[in-house]
Amino acid sequence: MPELPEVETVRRGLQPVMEGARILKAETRRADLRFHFQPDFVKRLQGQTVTGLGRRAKYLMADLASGDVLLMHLGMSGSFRVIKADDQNSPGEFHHPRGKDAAHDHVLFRMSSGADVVFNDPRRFGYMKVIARDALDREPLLRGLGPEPLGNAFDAAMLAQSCAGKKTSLKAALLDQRVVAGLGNIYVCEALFRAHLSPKRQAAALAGRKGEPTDHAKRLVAAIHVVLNDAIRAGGSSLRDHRQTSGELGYFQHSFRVYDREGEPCRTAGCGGVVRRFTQNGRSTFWCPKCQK
DNA sequence: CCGCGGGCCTGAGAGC
DNA sequence: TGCTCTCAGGCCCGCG
Repeated sequence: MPELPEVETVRRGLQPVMEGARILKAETRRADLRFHFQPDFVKRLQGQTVTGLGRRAKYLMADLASGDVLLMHLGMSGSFRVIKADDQNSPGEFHHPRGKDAAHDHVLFRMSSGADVVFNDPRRFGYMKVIARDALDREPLLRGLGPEPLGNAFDAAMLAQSCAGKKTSLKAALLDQRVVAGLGNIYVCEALFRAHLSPKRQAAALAGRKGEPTDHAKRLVAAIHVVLNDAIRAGGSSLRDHRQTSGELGYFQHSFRVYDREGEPCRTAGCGGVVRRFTQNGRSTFWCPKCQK
């Protein structure tokens, strides 16, 4: 599911049951997701109080009282469910859900708040890792991540600077987590549409002769802000996998202007164009060739 | 260093 | 019904 708005939605769903609560019991149901779990993974979690639940790019980060941080990434198909105490079928054991879906429940936490937190991930591109907080800045998974798109450090000047001289397309540049961290295929397409910029345009076009931000860069940053904030407000986008931790669907997919709308009319007032799809760097790009220049 | 294509996994949906 | 093919919200790696 997960781009920044979906991960942020998950964070907000988990926060009330995890923050300030203790992990009474942790369980992994297979040896690996994308990577093998660390040998001491469960041991470093069990008994720990979660002092805070944050997000960096598409990572969730649970701060533990021990000084460790639990890093969680949802990959392509990862999701969390919160199962309230009332719905647990046996107090000592983890909830056993029905259906084939249960085969992909890979990590479970019983929290002292009374809830079970269950991580499900059919494709297993997701992963979890426990690292010491004072080693965060050396963590290879996080090193090199660019600025948070909704943070203060991300503005037109910064975007222009990191795109200056880039031969690659705007689409590829925005998908590059070193340039800006948290966008994925949906929100890149949607932001480019809202900025009326072609996904084929060279990334270098965001910077002027001296590296100063062009109007394009300013438009793009504004569009990224708007689309991410709107999507977070809607609880993210539910296409296949994404649900809020409560099971409710996000509804930003109803606000897509180009993503997954191949052949449908452009939603720019008075444009009259048709949304097209093509492949860039192995991923589908959706855009309106008439109003994105 | 940079940009691209392949690979990692499973499941859903289309077409036959 | 069932087979085969394509595609999917991410990211790492190796190649040129």
